[in-house]
Amino acid sequence: MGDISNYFEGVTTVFRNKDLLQIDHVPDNERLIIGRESQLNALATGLQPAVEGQKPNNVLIYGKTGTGKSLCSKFMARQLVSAASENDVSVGVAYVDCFQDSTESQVIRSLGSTINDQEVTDETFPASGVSTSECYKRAWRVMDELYDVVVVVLDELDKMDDPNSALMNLSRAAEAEKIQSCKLGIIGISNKPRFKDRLNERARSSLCQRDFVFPPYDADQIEQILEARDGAFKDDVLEPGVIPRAAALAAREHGDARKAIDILRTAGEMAQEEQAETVREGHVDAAQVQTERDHLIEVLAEQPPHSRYVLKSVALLDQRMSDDRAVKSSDVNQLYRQICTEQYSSDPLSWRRVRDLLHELEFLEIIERKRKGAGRGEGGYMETHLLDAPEIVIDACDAIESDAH
DNA sequence: ATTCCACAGGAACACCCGGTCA
DNA sequence: TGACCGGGTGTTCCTGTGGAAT
Repeated sequence: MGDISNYFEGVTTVFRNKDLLQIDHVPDNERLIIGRESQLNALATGLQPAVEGQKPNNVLIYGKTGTGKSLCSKFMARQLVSAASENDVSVGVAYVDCFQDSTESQVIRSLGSTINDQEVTDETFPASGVSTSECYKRAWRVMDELYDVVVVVLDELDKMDDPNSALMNLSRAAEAEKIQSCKLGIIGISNKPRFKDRLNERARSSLCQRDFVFPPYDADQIEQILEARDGAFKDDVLEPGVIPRAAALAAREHGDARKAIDILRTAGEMAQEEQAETVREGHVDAAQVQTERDHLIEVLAEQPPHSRYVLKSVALLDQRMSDDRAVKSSDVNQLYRQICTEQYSSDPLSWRRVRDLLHELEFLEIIERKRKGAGRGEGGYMETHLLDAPEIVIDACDAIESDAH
């Protein structure tokens, strides 16, 4: 390790084109999208009018994480832009991740700034300082000025605080004469099939003109997906069992192709790090643990410190509980208060706030909760379960804490 | 079917920060 | 500059509720 050149010699042992394994990589050839022919056709039918400059249908897509919803939407939006440009129709696509931009205000600002061209329109979409309604007006002006058709992709729509208002404003833009010449189409993407229930009648009827489901991939399809991207690696670097192993691990959950790709990429990185000639099955298993940990760290790093203390309390309790006994949130609070003073020498937050943090951790899909009633005179409580192994959770919490200091 | 309780979670508010715009 | 604006953290006060025991 003393020799600087060693750092770079290692870089090319395993990978040829690692970009193919980035999760947001959108293939440019539809043959590389596995098992989604009917979904692609359905999307294309919905968007078809936009090619002629007409208003595309609004579409709602359901499907669990890693079933190709975003990939297919991005791919089809890209096809649409090029097909329309042959007819001299200018199509703008705005992809908004509602997990990151979870309020109506953030969504409209994000949407505005992606379709905007400030040099032409002289509009800006600052994160604060301007009211939401002013941002809508600016967005309408940008649309009319720059595009014949705009397609808004609202990914992770179920993660929005209040999807109704934004959906109403967007879907009714034309009827309310907010936009004159430009046509606006919405592609909504949701992880939860029950999402429709949260919508009011107007939002539902306008968004759900067409809706369809992306089913989970089976292990065979995930294998094909990984094989379709094996150009990321040099020839003969992947040992025979590697792709099936990664596919099996991902399929065990619920057919999450994103996870499979993550695992495969990480396995490659680990092989490379130890200067191995090939990627072995052992790398895949280690990569699975690593990706779980990385994901936790990434999510938790953005949470307030006390959220991590609360989570660590959950993990510690989960660890010391005998298998079938569930963790109660009041127990979590007790341990949390103890940890705060003993380990972090910081004042514990109110019980109410702790419940909010638990709610947030549930939203982030780190824990799962279920409400229970304990019986007459015993009150009700909330059962909390970790979604990952407690050791990994504790490790991730500690890693962030020691990283910060 | 009713009763009971501790806990769940909604509402309102206070405070701070970083930003815009006339 | 000072009036707005959105958003995050955190509090207090309060009403809603699951389900075993009655």
